[in-house]
Amino acid sequence: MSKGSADKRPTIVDVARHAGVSTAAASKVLRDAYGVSPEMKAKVQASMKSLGYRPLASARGMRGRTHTVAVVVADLHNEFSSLLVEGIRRECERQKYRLLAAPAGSGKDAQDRMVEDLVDRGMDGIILISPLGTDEELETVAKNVPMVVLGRHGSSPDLDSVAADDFTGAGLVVDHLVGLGHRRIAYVNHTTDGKNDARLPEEVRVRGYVDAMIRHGLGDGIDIVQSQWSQEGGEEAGKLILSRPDRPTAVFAGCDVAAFGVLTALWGAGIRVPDELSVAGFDNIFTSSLAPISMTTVDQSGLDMGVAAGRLLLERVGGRTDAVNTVLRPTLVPRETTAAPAATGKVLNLARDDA
Amino acid sequence: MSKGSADKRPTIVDVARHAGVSTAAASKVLRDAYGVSPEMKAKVQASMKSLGYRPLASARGMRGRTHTVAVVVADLHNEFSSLLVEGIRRECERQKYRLLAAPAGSGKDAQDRMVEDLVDRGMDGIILISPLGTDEELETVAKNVPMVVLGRHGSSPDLDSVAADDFTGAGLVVDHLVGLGHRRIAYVNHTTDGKNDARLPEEVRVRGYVDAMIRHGLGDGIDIVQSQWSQEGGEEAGKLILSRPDRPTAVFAGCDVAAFGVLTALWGAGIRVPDELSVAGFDNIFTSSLAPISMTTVDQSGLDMGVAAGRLLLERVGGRTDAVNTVLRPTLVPRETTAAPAATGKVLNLARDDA
DNA sequence: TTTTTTTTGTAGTACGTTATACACTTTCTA
DNA sequence: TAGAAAGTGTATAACGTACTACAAAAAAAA
Repeated sequence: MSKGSADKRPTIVDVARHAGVSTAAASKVLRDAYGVSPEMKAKVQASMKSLGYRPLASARGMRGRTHTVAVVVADLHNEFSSLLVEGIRRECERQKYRLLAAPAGSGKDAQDRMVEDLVDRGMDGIILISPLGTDEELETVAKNVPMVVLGRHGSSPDLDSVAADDFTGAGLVVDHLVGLGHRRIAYVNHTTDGKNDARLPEEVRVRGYVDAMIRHGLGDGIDIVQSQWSQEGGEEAGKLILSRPDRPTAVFAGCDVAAFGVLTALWGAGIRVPDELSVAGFDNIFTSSLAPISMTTVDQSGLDMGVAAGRLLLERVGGRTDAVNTVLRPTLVPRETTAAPAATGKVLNLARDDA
Repeated sequence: MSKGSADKRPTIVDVARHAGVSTAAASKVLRDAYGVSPEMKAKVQASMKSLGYRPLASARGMRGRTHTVAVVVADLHNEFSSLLVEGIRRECERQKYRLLAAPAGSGKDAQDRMVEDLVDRGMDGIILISPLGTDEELETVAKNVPMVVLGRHGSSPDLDSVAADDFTGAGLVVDHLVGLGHRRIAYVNHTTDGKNDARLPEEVRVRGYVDAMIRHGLGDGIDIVQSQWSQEGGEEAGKLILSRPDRPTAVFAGCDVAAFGVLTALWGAGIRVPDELSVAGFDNIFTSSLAPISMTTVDQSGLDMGVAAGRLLLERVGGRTDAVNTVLRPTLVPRETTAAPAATGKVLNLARDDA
């Protein structure tokens, strides 16, 4: 109708015929493989352009590469995840690869199924964001397809990893709060039903918190609230903390979204932040920076992490076999939800200002 | 090594041999096609399970369907986009289809390339979120692959669409503000360099604003600020509005993220919201609901829109050929960034209000 | 020269699946 | 009870690309 595009998609055979060469030769040009003369290359490329040829990934996938990689992400709502995806995307684009984001939904089963489905769909490589499950399970998959895990610590011979130094990052927050004068600092942890190992960021962060508390001689004040790292989970944790007789002076949530939940609980109860209670998060998602929230948090530069993960994955697709584990340094972003604890109740502001 | 997974992936031929039937029969069972007896079906399915067979999408794609659809999204950071994606995902999951999100990056060229690449990768259908470009361009693609556009109005015979009634939605905000007593209401519009047609949501919304203003007899007060629907664009618009001598009493930004930008500008200038200036957005993204922001906005129920788009797409994949255009009713979500204009507060308000 | 190596190009098959065409049964219809 | 229709299973040709062999030609070494 319109032009001819509806007619029939040109194949590599059409290209070969048009250029007057064999399909094998055309394929070589397409793949930039060994054994083509400059003239032939020019001739074939001209034919490709003239016919508007585009290789069909499905067909390529049956014998070679699809030039496509995927990142499995549990929840696209998470702003931090989308930052990571953007970083990966940029690196892939630079290397002429396509990135597809695979929203798996929550739960280990859903994620496992997604990974299988991606392998079925011929992905050349897969990046996982904070995957659940054991190292063995991950390794089994990684033996069959190039794989990089993001946000999960540790290493396997067949698996690259990129993570922030969550241990240090959690320590930064505790240092900051202690520096402000806090001694009773509660931590909102992420707990799952499954048997999660020590490599998950939530596990590393809670260890960082515990370690820092002990380092400051506050081992007695260690106060871990088990919850979920979601808005709802944070809200529950906040309510729980408020309901206790021995209320801490600061709450450190291991994830910004959960910290928002804590804040929501505090606002709902009429508690003033940071006058009556300091709150800090972790991730530095965009919303944290908005003026009326302006939350103290830890930045892990998701964009850089994404780029690093993309690069590692494409290296592996290209043939690298030894494992690389990258750890990026997080930085503290002090804002306005943390301040010195109120010293004397109502007159609290006096105590704070000269701190 | 570990189990046999590294050995060789079982194919449909292996399944057929194991079950003692032909590959054609096994394929029929796999596709749930006509012409298989219950016993054969059970037998083949048992073999599939026993061998751990998984069909290879690349191979399927060469003759039939890949059971995969994609949604092209310019920017995953946009919370509203991820809501749409989640809706689509749920519907796809329900129908045993896989959804992949394709982050195209900004710009029309990037989006066009992504669509082509997705077709190359054998997607059974494609959903576009607020696509740029003309109707003709979209139709050309839609002739070759089932396609649904999300957030763009209008219709083509080969194209389904799902959109909120942006015209009514914009009117709801104006009604609300006028009901509060506002008469000078500025609108922050989204303008692009390209030749965009009237079907884009931004075009429809601005028309809705204009129409509602006229309807309320406020045609003289129509005040459209050209900007970009981003945090930065909103901030610039906010500063611009503040710099003007004849300041409006309310600002309506056509998108929540832009409204955040406006708010940021106001906060930065020490303007109190809504005491000195009311602000409203459009989209009702999650952040708008957070207590310290609590922004008046319009909800388009992105989840429902996503589900609807997913359903339409899969119907088309299934063979429907007549176009369906769905319009969902948006609702006003009044919150705390809008209030009656200050009547007697500051001295300056006197002069302004009776204007 | 002749032999060996390198370069350049081609034939032809494999990849895993779908789907068309057909043969053989069984069940309905008249 | 013949004939038609419906049900059940198989053989086999695509689908578009990659790649292993191998042949032919050109270049280098002897």
